[in-house]
Amino acid sequence: MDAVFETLSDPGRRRILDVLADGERPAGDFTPLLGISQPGVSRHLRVLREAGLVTVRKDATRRLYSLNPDRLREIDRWLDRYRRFWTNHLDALEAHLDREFPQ
Amino acid sequence: MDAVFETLSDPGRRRILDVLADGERPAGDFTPLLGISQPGVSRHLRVLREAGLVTVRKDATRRLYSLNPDRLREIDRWLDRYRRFWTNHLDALEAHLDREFPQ
DNA sequence: GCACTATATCCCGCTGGCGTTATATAACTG
DNA sequence: CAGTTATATAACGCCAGCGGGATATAGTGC
Repeated sequence: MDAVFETLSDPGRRRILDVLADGERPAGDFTPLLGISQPGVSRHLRVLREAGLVTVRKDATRRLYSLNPDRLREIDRWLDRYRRFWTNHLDALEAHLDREFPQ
Repeated sequence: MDAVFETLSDPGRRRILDVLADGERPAGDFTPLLGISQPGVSRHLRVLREAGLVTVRKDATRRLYSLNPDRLREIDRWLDRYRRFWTNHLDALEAHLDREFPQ
């Protein structure tokens, strides 16, 4: 949980996640996106991996990265504590039930 | 937005927010909570203020801090992009419409 | 005005994170 | 197997952020 917030504190890593929201991508795609060196990108991907925010699979020489939504969902649950400040009580109930009885 | 994630990356600042979720508190309450020096706490409160996550009002010599949910709501909206990964499609549609046509 | 309390700011030392270049690893290709 | 591509790791410099102690500020009450 802690690691998730720390990981998201970097704008570049958030951009990577935004791209991955549309589907899996090879590591190389992120170098032009972030405008930093390839090792720099590789490092960000490592941080994202270690935080559990992404997963990787091999495809020949490439590494295809995918989003792992579980960790982001933790943030969603963390927000539950505050959500009552901007939703009405019915919405809050609905969110609660959603978590108690998924599907 | 960037500032919000950076601000939340510190565990101590998240603890402060958690406490403020239950209501306004004087700055002094956070020193025993975080177990760091008073100036250290004051600095964290400054960061939270500058990120717009909290507001302050004076009460004699004390400063009473309150949660400002607006910034946290931005995170909730940021999550919209990913929420489809853990909610059913109907919920996602609902969230989308909610943003397109508020109220 | 003076003591006292609560909080903020200043200044400094240290550590951790980010970026870079150079190098290693791994898989494909002829 | 030599060359090439894709990605990761290593080693290093730099700066931002955190923490602490000392000090400033502001408000209260006598």
